[in-house]
Amino acid sequence: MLHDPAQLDLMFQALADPARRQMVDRLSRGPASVSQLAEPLAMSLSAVVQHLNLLEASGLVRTQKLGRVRTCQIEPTALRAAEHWINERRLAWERRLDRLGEFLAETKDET
Amino acid sequence: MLHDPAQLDLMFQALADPARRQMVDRLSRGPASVSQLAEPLAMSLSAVVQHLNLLEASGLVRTQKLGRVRTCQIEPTALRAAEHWINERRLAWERRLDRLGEFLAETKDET
DNA sequence: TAAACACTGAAGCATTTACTTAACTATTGC
DNA sequence: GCAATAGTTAAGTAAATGCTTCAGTGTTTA
Repeated sequence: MLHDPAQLDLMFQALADPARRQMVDRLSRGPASVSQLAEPLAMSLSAVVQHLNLLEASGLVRTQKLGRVRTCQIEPTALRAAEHWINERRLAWERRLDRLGEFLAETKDET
Repeated sequence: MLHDPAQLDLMFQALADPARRQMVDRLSRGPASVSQLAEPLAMSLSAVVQHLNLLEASGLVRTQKLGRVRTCQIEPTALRAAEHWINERRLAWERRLDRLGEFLAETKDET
């Protein structure tokens, strides 16, 4: 579920926008309401709600409404999935470099 | 340079597209030419070049041309930067949860 | 030297994105 | 109950994205 390409699309796409990254950054310091998320952003509340809906659809943020205020939280599982995708590719590359280095060292010995 | 928001925009945006992620995935297994990158993708070579240019602009991929073939490689530093941004936010959130847990445990003791 | 190869670049086009404004629906406080 | 608060929804728009095709440019190879 977390490794399905469509979900990764949504997550990376969500993170590609500076306003949405700013929202995630704010949420990493604790839960916040929609208005609190909107406060530092130079755009209408409506625009913020649209960004928030994207973040929620991507799984990066979870929200719940109590009375008239919607409280938003980070969903660390989704962050971990994005992190993991990048990490696997980077490690694959680095392991390859290591093997290449060993191979070169060995063939040097053999001359 | 690696933490500048514009660069992060480019990196996450680059990773948001499934074709580009597939290209990164391919490159994580070793260098490839443009045609080799294009081969599994259901689109014109020209489209692949456009994706590749984005990947290069984002810093995720480095390329060099020898004769008529452009060889592409992963740039692990950039991958690490994206990874790092996510990781910091996730850890901030998880540390916050830990502190909250400790606080709750302590106040329970005190009753 | 001619043909095949490996790209490259520009133009065009349909779709998606990131907003805006305006009208609306619930809650909450007085 | 009435006003203020907190958020939602719809419609519209300008710009960006992800392609396409077509017409190139160098570089090998026969």
